[in-house]
Amino acid sequence: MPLRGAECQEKQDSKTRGTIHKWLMKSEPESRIEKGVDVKFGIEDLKKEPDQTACWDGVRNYQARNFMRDQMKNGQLAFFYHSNCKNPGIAGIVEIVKESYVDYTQFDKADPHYDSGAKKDNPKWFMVDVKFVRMMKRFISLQELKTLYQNHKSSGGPLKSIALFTSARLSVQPVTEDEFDFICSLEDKPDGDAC
DNA sequence: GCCAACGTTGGC
DNA sequence: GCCAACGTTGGC
Repeated sequence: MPLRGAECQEKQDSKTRGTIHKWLMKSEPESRIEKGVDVKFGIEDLKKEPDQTACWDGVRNYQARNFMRDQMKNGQLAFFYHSNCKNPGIAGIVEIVKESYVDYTQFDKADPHYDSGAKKDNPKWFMVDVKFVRMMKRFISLQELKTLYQNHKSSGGPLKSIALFTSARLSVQPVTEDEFDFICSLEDKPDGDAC
């Protein structure tokens, strides 16, 4: 059945506006002490939070902040990526459940991400809330994604310009619909099969 | 623990 | 506004 008017229009609009609907957000699942505080926060930690929801605080990069502040909307999905750990890769999927608001940790001297340059009447940093949706059916490792990325660069496949490698240091990054769908399709294949 | 890549800072 | 020095990220 064809899409009804409103649904169809919505899809058209989002395409022509170039709105980003999907994201990848990095977090560290292994303990690491930064200014005396353990910054560990893996997907298992998110699952243990009340309502399986947590604020995404501590982002201190302007590009990443701008994505969160200006483009993240309730209901959008993001890959939860495990970084700076023994086995980096995509662990699961989360949903944006609260849009941009002030990241209070910028004013907290005890917080590892305290920013002495941030003023209460003119905050610099913002965060969103994310809620656990599901684990990936299988962990999608960085190694697998990298092999695919390299293949797709020559073949023109869906991961040919994925930000995970073209903007490797961005901790909050956009994911295209094609990239998102392709990565989800990997879940049903044995590890390495798609390479 | 190393270090390449890259973002930020600050002198000029 | 350039760019060298410095700091951080994050894979390996």
